[in-house]
Amino acid sequence: MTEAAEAPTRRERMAQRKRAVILAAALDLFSRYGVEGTTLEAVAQQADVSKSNLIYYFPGKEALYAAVLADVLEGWLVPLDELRPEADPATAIRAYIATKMAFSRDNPAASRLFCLEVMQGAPVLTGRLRSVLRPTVEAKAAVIRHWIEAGLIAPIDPHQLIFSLWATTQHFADFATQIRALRDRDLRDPAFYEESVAHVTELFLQRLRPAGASRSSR
Amino acid sequence: MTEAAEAPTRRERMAQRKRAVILAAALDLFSRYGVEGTTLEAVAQQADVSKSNLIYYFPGKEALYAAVLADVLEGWLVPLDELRPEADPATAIRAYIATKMAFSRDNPAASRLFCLEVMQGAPVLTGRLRSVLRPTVEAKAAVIRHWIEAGLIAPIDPHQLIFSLWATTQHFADFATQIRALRDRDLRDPAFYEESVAHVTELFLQRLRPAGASRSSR
DNA sequence: GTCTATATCCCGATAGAC
DNA sequence: GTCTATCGGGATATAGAC
Repeated sequence: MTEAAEAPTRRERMAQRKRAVILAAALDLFSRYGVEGTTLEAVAQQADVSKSNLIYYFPGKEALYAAVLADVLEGWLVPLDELRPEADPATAIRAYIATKMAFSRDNPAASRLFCLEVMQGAPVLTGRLRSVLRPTVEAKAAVIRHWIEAGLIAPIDPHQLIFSLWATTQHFADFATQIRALRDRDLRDPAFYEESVAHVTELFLQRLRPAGASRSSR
Repeated sequence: MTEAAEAPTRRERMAQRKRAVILAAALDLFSRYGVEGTTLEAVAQQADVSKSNLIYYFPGKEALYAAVLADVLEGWLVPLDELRPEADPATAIRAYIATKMAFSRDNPAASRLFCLEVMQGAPVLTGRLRSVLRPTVEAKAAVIRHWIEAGLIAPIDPHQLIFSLWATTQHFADFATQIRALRDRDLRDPAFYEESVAHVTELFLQRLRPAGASRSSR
């Protein structure tokens, strides 16, 4: 017989790969047209499966959306790892901005879908925002507070700092269309990418420089 | 006969008022559920008119959406007026941030709908972004360049500065749900509003302080 | 200008053969 | 696991009376 008890890895790997293809298609379309603006037919077509087959893998549109969002949030959290208490603050902030800007460049659809979900009241994600994002943010706020108390950076509201970092870096993904309309450029242009990273970095390092330090950031 | 050639102002004023009520309802619902996620029935109900009557005023959903967006963009442009060449840069930046933050507080739905439209590729607004927003931004970039050349502020990329200002101020409207999930506060809380304005202002004034100036911003 | 009734279409989901 | 066929619901938009 073809199916034994041991390890159907071959078939399972195929299934996992198919799931990934479907999730990628769904992310792309959801982020561009919204969840309600996207039909399962379109997702199926872009993922190169039949609509019924799509529904076999994800039992309904809501389930598909939830699965996509779970993936998105996971990747969205990664950059925060850069803010470690033992690191040099300036280096850590630089690394954080670089990582987040790279995320905006490489995963604009993920950034947009996250923005969409939050803007609409985070119907699916509210729970996780409170249960996983909130504790993470509190931990990072503590790191920032520690840096302030050690005199390594100027006094600042840690939460406000985090919000501003998010805002400035994600803007390049979420408002890419507007930036293109105004400047005909986006982060995929290496020169514009470098210029943008440098700008955001400078903005925050100037603000965080402790009282006694000299002006230039490099 | 009841209809004469002179001035049916009474009836016209009623009609204008009704249009405004419909537009307000549409803005609220579109911004919360997306355009595709909003039914004309729901708009009609919230505006307290019948669905057929709604369609009488706006011939189709697309037309309604376009009308709402036109209103939104108009209000969205106003704060930029604060950046006048003859003004003191620090005062002008302060005023700009204050105006934009007040807009985020008082018109969060407008901010979100604008964000939604842009994120989805600005299908309706691209033309206007290029034809009206772009020239306005160029004019304001020239003002900033003028300030730099006069030695009134530190050197900075004018467009990047504008993008960062937009990003940080609009974040409070577009990501209000996230901020509430993390901090249980929003801009309608006066203390949080003041704290947020102060934070954003400080962030930019530190960056823009010319080389010779002292550190404190007030 | 405002209403009721309805035409028309499309989408999500199911049933069931293979 | 994958397919075809189809049901059932719901939303936009129109027709036409008042």
